[in-house]
Formats: sequence, C-alpha cells, structure tokens
Amino acid sequence: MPELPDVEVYRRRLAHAGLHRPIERVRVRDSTVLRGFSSQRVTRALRGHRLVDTSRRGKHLFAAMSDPATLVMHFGMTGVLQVHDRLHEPGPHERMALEFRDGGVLSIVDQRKLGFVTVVDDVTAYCHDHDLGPDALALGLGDLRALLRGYRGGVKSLLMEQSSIAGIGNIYSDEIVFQARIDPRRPAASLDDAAVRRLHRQMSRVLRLAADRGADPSRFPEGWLLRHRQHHAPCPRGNGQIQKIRLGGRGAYYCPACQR
DNA sequence: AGTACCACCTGACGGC
DNA sequence: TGCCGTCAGGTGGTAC
Repeated sequence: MPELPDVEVYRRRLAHAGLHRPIERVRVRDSTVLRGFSSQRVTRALRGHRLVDTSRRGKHLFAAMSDPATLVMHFGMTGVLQVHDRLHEPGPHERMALEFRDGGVLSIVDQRKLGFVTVVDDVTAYCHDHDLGPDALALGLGDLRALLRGYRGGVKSLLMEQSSIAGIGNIYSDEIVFQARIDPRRPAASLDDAAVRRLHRQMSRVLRLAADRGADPSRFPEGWLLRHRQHHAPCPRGNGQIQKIRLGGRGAYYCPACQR
C-alpha cells in the first residue's frame, strides 16, 4: 500500500488522534524493524514524552517529540499505522506499539517487515543522508520540467526515483501516466510542453484525490486505472485493452491505445 | 546516469 | 493435500 497517499492518510490519522498523549510504554515486538537501533535507545527517546507534530516527505512519516528527537517511520510494502482509543490486543503482525498513558495505542503493523522505525535528531540531515528529493506535492511545474529534461530514462522510471521526486511508487506512477496519457516507457526528455503540463497536473491531482479518499481504491473514480489493473482488462476510457509489461523488474500496466 | 539483478521478508495463488 | 514457482504498491547494494 504505502505510497505518498497512504502515508499522508497515516499522517493525518496521527495528527488527529496521536498527538499530545503521554507515552507510558513502548512495545517492540520485533526488533528487526529498528534496523540495528537498540530497543533501549528508541524506548528512551519515546517513553515519558509526547508526539507533538507530524510531517511527511514522500513515503517517510515523521513525528516530532516533546524532546528534541523525531520518530521516523517508513512502511515498506505492507506497513500500516493504526491508532486505537483503548487498549488494543496486538495482532500477529504488529511490530511495534506506543501505549499512551490514557490507555490508547499507536500500533505499527507490517506483515512483510520491509518497513522500519527509527529516531533521529535532525530530520533535514536524515533526508539529506538518504538522498530524499522534494515531496511530489511540493514539486512545481518548472521543477518537473527541469527533472524531465535532465533525465535520460523513461517517464515512469523518473516518477519513481525517490532522489528526484519523493513519494511515488509503482502503482501511482502507472496511474499518473495513464491520466496524463503518456506511455510509461517514453523517454522523459522527449515530452513536449503540453505533455509536461498534463503530467504535472495529473501528478498533483491523482495524489491529492487519492489521499482525500483515504487511499482506498474502492473510493477512487471509476475512470482510474487503479480499479482495472489487470492484464487484458478493458481500458476504462473504452479505447483498448490494458497491457502488463515488465519495467525495471516490476509489473507496469498501461493502455497502448490512449498512452503515447 | 540509468538499468538489471539480488537481497531483505511473508503470504497468496495457480499449476501439477 | 502438498510442493513449487511466481508475484506482490519498497529500498539498498552491486555490477554492468
């Protein structure tokens, strides 16, 4: 699940229900999510403090603490952030949880364990060290134009390049180029100005709309590719058949009739 | 610089 | 029913 819209949904959930609640206990149920950080260090940074502010950059979620530290969360392929008002029994894939003094629980569930949690002092330095580009929703038309011009690979590949644009993954890159009617393999530098504008408009529109609908595909418009992401499915625009191809080792879906 | 492949993990699915 | 290969919305390292 977790591309930009999903992580934005988690951020809003955290901002709405997880702030200013004193943390009484930290449950680390699978320390591999800490990627080498010790449970002691993370527990020390969190216990007795509160989360006071949220932010997001691409697929990374940050929660500033009431001391100088910041909690960093990444959700990999299957991570989910849940906030419960009352004590909640951990499910089988819960990796870590914060128990609030008021009895509520913030729980991180991640079946495949490709996500991680860490604590940092300096978010800006963290983003720099991890080569994280600007958030996709903060990218202006001129920024996107410059990135496209300077990139020698395909459009979809650039959209997924986290060091250039943070937040877009396999699913939403397919959706964005579908809505912009651009072939995913088309060389980025070959887009004319009209195509660059379509791509920029659809990038913002798709990501914002998806987040506003809770990143729940069943609530997405019928005309979205997301709802027809199957080899040989009819194109929701009625022009052709969806094709599945292999791009960078991953499945990419597109409509050869609409996307050029 | 861009791409291809592997690794990290778990689970679901189709074919035999 | 069981076994096997493949695939799944992420990222990092390596080797062209």
